[in-house]
Amino acid sequence: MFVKELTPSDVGKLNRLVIPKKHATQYFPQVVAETADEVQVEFVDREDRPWTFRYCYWKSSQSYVLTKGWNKFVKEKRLRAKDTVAFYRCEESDGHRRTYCLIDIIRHNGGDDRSCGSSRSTSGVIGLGLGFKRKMEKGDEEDHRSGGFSRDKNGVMGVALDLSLGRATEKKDDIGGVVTGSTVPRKSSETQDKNKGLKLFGVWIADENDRR
Amino acid sequence: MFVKELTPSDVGKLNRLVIPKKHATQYFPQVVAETADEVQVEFVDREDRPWTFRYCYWKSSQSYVLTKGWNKFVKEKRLRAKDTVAFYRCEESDGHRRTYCLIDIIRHNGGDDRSCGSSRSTSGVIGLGLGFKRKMEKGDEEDHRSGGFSRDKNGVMGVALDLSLGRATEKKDDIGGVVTGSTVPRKSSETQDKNKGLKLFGVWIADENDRR
DNA sequence: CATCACACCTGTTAG
DNA sequence: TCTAACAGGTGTGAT
Repeated sequence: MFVKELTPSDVGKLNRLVIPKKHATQYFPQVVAETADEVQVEFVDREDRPWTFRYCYWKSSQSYVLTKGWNKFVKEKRLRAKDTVAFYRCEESDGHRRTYCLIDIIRHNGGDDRSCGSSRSTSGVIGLGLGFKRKMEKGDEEDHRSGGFSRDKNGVMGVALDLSLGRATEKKDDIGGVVTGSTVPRKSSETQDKNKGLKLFGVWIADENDRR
Repeated sequence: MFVKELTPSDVGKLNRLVIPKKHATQYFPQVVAETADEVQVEFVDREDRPWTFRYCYWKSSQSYVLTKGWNKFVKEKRLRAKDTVAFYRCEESDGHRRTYCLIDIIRHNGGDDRSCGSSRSTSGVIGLGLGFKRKMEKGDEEDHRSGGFSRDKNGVMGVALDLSLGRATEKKDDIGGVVTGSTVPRKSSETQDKNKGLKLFGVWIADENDRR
């Protein structure tokens, strides 16, 4: 769906993530003080851990925000400003058209980008989603019914693979589209090397802040 | 019943008084999201002025609070943090067993305890309730039916005298029990001087903050 | 449009 | 140690 580079406020004491209006209205459930005050959105992360957030519209600031649950996510993932969160919507490819939502993080280099050193200009961090492994064996804790999201996008997606591309620090931060799992239109690695600082999930995330 | 030393939040902009769970469950009406959301408790102060508070349980914070009406009480009594509120339940001694509830305040010294100067160590403020004068002559505004309070305690009490002892800053903040009016088990003054900073209502409350 | 009042929420901390 | 209680916050609706 989209990514957002986190601001200091997003990871600070405000306990909320501002969803850019453009993406909120496009991808998130409709909430403008209607249909009660309870809109919960559900995601799973790359480790299949469920994350539930309260999503609401603050008309005082005229902004769409993720509130309850967001702070725990920040803490547990040890997110800091300049890190990026990515929101994906994925569909099962077994004909049931069940949709689930993924949330992932792209950590920002702590100042310089030695670790990925292709070209200069660290701006334009590109996150390439890869390797979400949605486990389906266990009881699938209480049926994520697409997390309440709309389905105007036609992204169909495999169970075990999520491939998408997003640019964080520019206007075009929409993730290009979710592709089917079994038919991969682009090779997952080595082909996207357009010298723009491409990073693969599962590779560079094993930094000093990530204990796993 | 009990006393509570007010926190900055209790007298601040939150407009609520947190009732410690222990005392709420013991003395206050049962409110756990049942019987609607409207539980009113009624008190009179030492001047026989009626005070009505909304009492409710916030399940989000799992705390019992006095909300509506509390702010006015704080304002009019000019309460500040470290002041203490005392809640009493009293019964008429005319055989009718009618119960009414009293709320009183114990003002904290503004930093040092010059005004009471017995020993050092201002901690352990002792409040000795004395001299509530419940006027019964006038129509007794609309029959306080014990304010909706339970009666598991056996405090029987005279109309004109309330004698009780409570320690504010220690664990034992329950007021020891309401005693009958005509039989005073302890002398009201001069006998409790165990060098612990004992303060009598009606004596030290006439400090610089009390205009009356 | 301010301020108040209320019902949520969370980090801290004491037991 | 871990949990529950609560002190200190928030946004929202009412006024």
